[in-house]
Amino acid sequence: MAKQLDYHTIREIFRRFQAAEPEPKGELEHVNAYTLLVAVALSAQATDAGVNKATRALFKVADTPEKMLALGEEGLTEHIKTIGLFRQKAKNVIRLSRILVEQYDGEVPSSRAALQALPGVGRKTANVVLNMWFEQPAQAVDTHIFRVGNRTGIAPGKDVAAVERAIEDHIPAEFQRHAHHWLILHGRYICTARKPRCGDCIIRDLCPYEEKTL
DNA sequence: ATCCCGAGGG
DNA sequence: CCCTCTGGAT
Repeated sequence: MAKQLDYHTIREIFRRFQAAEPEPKGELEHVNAYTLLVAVALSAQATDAGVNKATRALFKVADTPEKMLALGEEGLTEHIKTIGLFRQKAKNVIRLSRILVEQYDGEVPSSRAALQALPGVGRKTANVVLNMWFEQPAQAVDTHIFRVGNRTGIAPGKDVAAVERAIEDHIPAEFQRHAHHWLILHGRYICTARKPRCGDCIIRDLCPYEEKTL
């Protein structure tokens, strides 16, 4: 866990991220709030690419909670068999869809409490939906952000909650909105878990991480 | 702390 | 082979 970087260094880092990618976007495919929620729930411990491959066909059949219930747990399971943890996820998505229909008129609720009360939806998933769909200043900390935050010192912390706080406390307000995707994309393509591509990193000179292989 | 759990990469 | 992937519930 690196030491917390100072304000000026962090500002410079995000200026570079912004210059390289002015409008960073997530890579999870979705067509509405419901499909975003489902896609994020399915993405736990799975790659976006793998989730997209399954949801491309799934969302043609079921892009609303009503249609998902019509498809049923068996049908849903067939669509997401290629995704890890598929049995639990299928069960959760069906139960969650039932709650949306029965309690929210088929809509996706916009409060963190309501989102997190849904089965299979924890703080991280709720934060992604709040940030991406409802445009609220919520910082979801996933495996990439946890790793990048700690390696670089942008947002170090011993657990997810500490990293989330560090992001809110140390990333300048002007960069908060897109910080989530900048950090994720950086973690996915450059600051990878096993063999980081420090040679291609645009913030290498500002990073304390020592394993500068390749 | 442990379980869930398939695909892809190295 | 082993590790990692936008975690959540128990």
